[in-house]
Amino acid sequence: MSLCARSDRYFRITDCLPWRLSMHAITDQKVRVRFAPSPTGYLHIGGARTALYNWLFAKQHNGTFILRIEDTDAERSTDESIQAILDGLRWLGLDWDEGPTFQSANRPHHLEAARRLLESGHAYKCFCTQEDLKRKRLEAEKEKKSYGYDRTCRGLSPEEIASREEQGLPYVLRFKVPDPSLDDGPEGLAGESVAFEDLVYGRVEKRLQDIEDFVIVRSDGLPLYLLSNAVDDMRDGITHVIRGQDGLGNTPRQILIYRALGSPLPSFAHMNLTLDPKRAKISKRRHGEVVTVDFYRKRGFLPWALCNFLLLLGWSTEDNREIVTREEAIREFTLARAGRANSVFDYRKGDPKFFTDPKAIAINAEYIRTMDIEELAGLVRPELEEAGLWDPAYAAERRDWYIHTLDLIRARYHTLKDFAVLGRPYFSEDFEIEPKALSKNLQKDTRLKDWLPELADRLEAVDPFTLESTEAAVRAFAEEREVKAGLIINAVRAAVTGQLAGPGLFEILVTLGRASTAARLRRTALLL
RNA sequence: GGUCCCAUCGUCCAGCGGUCUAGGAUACUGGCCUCUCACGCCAGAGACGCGGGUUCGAUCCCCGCUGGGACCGCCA
Repeated sequence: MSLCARSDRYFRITDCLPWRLSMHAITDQKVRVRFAPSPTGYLHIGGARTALYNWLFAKQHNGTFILRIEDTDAERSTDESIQAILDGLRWLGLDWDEGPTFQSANRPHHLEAARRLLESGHAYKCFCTQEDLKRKRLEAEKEKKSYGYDRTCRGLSPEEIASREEQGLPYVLRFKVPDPSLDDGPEGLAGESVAFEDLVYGRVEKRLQDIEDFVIVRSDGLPLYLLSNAVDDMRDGITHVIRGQDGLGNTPRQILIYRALGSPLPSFAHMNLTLDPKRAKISKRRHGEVVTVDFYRKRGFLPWALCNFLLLLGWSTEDNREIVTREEAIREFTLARAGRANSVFDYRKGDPKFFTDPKAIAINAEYIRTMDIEELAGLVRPELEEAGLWDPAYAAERRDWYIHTLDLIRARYHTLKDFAVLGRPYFSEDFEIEPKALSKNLQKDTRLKDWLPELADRLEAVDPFTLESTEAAVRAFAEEREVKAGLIINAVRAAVTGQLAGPGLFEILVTLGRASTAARLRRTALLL
C-alpha cells in the first residue's frame, strides 16, 4: 500500500489502487505506452484520440510513447498509408519516443512464442478445414445457437496428430483455453474465469466457458493479431495498454496468452468509442474526409485545437473547463475521469456553416481569437503564401501592420483558412464584392454612385488619416447629405471590403490606408 | 444466437445518496453593446429511458426491461 500513499505527480491514487499491486507492481516501473495503428491510408480521428490519450499518459508520467505500425495485413500496408499516419501524428504534435517499429519485423518472435505455447501444452494443432468450420458456424447461426469452435481437435492423440501431419494436412495452432469442467487446462491458468481491472471500466470478468479455443497461427504459418499484438507488447515492455473499447473483448484472451507465456500483465485502459450521429462506428469509407485528421489540417484547424476537441470526447477536467492547453492536459489527464459511454461525433452532412462538429469549430475559433498573436501570425503566413497574398514586407517593415490587421479580423474567423478567404480584402486589392453586400448596402440608394467618389475626394484630404479624423469626415459627409451615418458607413464597408460584415469601419479605413481607401471607393462606384 | 460494455439537455461533459427548482460547453432563441457582422455580457428554451427494489431520502446503489454499442475470422 505504500505506493498508494504516495499520490505524487507521477502516479495518481487512481492509477495504483490495491488490486494493481496484487497483479504486478507495474507502478514501480517507468511507464511505457504505445499507439499501434494498422495502416489504412489515413489517420482517423478515433485513432488520433487513442494516440492522444496514450501520449498524454506518457508525458504525464515521464514515460515512453512508442509508435508501432501493425502492418501484418499486407494489402493495406503501403508506404503511403504508413506515411499518412506519421504525417498525421506529427501534425498533431504527438511525438513518439520510440519507433516507428513494425509488427511484421517481429514475426520470428511471434512464432517463437507460438512454439513455446505448443510445447508447454497451451496450444494444439487443429486440422479442421475452413469449410467445415464455416459450415458449422452457419448451422449454429441458423439454429440461433452460439457459435464457437467445438474443440474437435483438442483431444487428438499424438498418433492421430502424427498421422495427419504425415498426410500433409494443413493445420492451425489454437490456444487451449482451460476448461474448468474437464480440468484439462495446463498449469497456471486455473480458474472459472479470467478477470482484470480496467482502468476505465473497472472490473471486467469473462467466464472461460465463454471463450473459444482461438486460432493463434494460421495454416500458412503466419501468426494472428491476438498473439502478435500481445507478444509485441511484451517485447516493448508496455506497462499500460490504452486502446479503444473495441479491444475490451480481446483482453481476456490476451491475458490468457500473457499468463501462458509467463509474462507480467500490463494494465489495461479502454477508451469509449466515437460514433457518428446515427450511432454507428465512424469510418472513412462511410463518412469520408471529415473523419480524417488530414481534413482538419487542410481546413485550417490548429493541431492542438483538434486535440482539445478530441480530448473532450470522453474526458473532462475536474472543473469542467472546455479549453485545455497542452500543458494543462498533460498535468491533469487521468484515466479515472475518462467516460465509459460512447460519444457521438456530431458532424452534419452537407451543412455549409458547420462542416464538422460545431464544438470542434467553436474550440478552434476560440484558440484563433485568444492565442498569442505572434504565434497566430506565423500560422497565417503559409495560408497567405498559398493564396498568393503574402507580402515579404509583412515579415519586415510592415510587420506591425500585419500583426495589427490579424488582430483586427481574427475575432470573427473560425479557421486559418478564413484569413486567406474572408480576409482577402485586407491583403489584396483584388477581391470580389459579395452580391449581398452589393444589393443591401450599395444598390439600395442610387445616390451612392455619386457619393462614393465624393467621399473618396474628401478622405484623401484628411490628414492625419486616423480613427478620429476618418470618422469625423465620414459623419460630417453624412450630415451634409442629410442621411444617417449608418447608410454611408455600411456602404463604405461594402465598397472597400466587398463584405457585409467586418470590423469597425474606421479601423478598416486606417488599416487600408488613405490611398487604397480612396481607390476602392472610386472603383466600386463604377460598378453601381 | 452467445458474451461483454454502456445509458443525464440535439451534441460533448459535470454530478460520485440529501447542497438538484439537475450545472457547464456547444448549437438554438431573445436582449444589451453598436456603423455591420462577430466578440463580449445578460436572459430563455432544452435532459436524469421505463419498472421494481434498498434507504428516512435516489440522477447517483441493486435487479429486471428497453434502447445503443462492441466482440464472437486461418483481418488488424
